[in-house]
Amino acid sequence: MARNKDLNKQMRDERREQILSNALRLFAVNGLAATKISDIATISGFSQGLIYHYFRSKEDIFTELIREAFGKLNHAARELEKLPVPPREKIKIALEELLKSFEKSENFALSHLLIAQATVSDAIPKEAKKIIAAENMVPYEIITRIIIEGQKDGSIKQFDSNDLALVFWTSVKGLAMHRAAHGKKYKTPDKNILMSMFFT
Amino acid sequence: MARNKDLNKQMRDERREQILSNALRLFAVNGLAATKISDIATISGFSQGLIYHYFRSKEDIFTELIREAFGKLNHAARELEKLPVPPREKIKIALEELLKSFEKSENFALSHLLIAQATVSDAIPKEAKKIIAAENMVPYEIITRIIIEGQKDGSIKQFDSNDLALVFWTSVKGLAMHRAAHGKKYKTPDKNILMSMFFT
DNA sequence: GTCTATATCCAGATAGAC
DNA sequence: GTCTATCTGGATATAGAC
Repeated sequence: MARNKDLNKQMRDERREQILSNALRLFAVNGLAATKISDIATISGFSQGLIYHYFRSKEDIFTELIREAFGKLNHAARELEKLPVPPREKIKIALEELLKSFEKSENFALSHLLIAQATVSDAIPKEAKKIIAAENMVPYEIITRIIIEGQKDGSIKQFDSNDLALVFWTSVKGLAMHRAAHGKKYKTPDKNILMSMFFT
Repeated sequence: MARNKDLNKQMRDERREQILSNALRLFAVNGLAATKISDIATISGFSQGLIYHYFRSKEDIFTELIREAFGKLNHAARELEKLPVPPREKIKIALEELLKSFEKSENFALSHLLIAQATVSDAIPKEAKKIIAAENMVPYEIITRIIIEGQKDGSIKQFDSNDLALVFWTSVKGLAMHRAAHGKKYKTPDKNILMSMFFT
C-alpha cells in the first residue's frame, strides 16, 4: 500500500513538473496575462479543467516557477562564491557556465527571461513579488563581492565594482532574452568578449 | 475656418501623443495583455470610452508604439553609420549616446524594453509582428558593418564581428531593462566597461 | 469631445459525470 | 484522474445622452 502511494506521488510530481516546464516557456515568452490555462493544458496534452487537479490557480503556477528560478539561480551563485579558486577564476567560470547553459538548455534561458520580465512587471501575483523583493539582489551582491576581491589582488579591472556587477548581470539577461527569442538560430557568442570587460 | 481646423488637429495630435506616452510605460512594463484600456485612460485623466475617439483599439495603440520605436531607433542607427568619423568613433558615440539617453529619458529605455518584449512574444498584433520582422535586424546589421570597418583599420578588437554586434545590442537591451525596472534608483554604469569589449 | 451605460465576449475556476 | 459543461467576473468595444 505504501508502495502504491509512493508511486502515485511520483507520477503526480512528474505531471506537475511537466506542467511547470510547459508553463515556463509560455510565461517567459508571452507573460502571465497573455498565457491562458487552456494553452498550458493543450501543450501538456490534456483538458483545461485538469490543470486544477495539480495547481490551485494560474497565479500559483507562475509563483512556483518564480520560486524555482530564484532557488536555482541563487543556489548556483552561492556555490560559486564558495569555490576554492581565486576570484578571477570565479568570474570566468560563472560566465562560461552561463553561456554554456544558455546554449544547452532552453529552459535555463527561459528561466532567466521569466525573472527579468517578472522583475519589471507590476502585474504579477503578490507572492511572486515578495520572492523577487527578497531574492533579486542576491546574485548581484555575490558578484560584487567577488569583483571586489579580484580587484584587491589586481586580477580584475579597476572599474567601479557596482557598475561591473550591474553590467555583468544586465549583459547576461540581455543574452538570455536573445536566446529565448531566437531559439535554435541562436549562436553562443565568444565568451572572451564579455570577459574583456573584467580582465586585461 | 482653416485656422480652427489646424488648431483642432494639433490638439488632437497632442492628445494622441499623451495617450501613446502613457501607454508606452504600461505596455513596456506589463505587456499588452496585462494592460487595460481603462488603465491607460485613468492615467491619462479621462474616461475609458474616450480612448476610442483617438484609437481604434488597444492593439492599434500597441502597433503604433512599435512603429514609432523602430522608426526612431533605425533612423538613429542609419544616421550613425553616415557620420563622417572613423568606425571606432561611431561605436564610441553610439554607446555614449545610448547610455546618456537611458539616463535622461525614461521613455527611451521603455521604448527599447517594448521592442525587446515584443520581439520575444507571440501574443502581439499581426501588424506589429510584421514591423518587427522587417525592422528588427537593421541595428544589428549596421553595427556589424561598422565593426567590420573598424577591424579592417585595426581600431576594434578582432573578435567575430557578428558576436560583437550581438553582444553590443544584447548588453544595451539588458541595460534598458534594468533602467526600466529600477527607475530613479538607476545609476548609469561607467561607459568604459562596455567599451572595453570593443577597444584595447 | 466627453461621459455613462451596456452588449458581448472570453478566460479562470468550479461542479459533477464517468 | 480525467473530461465536459457551466458559472462568474472582468475587459473590450459600442451606443447614445449631454
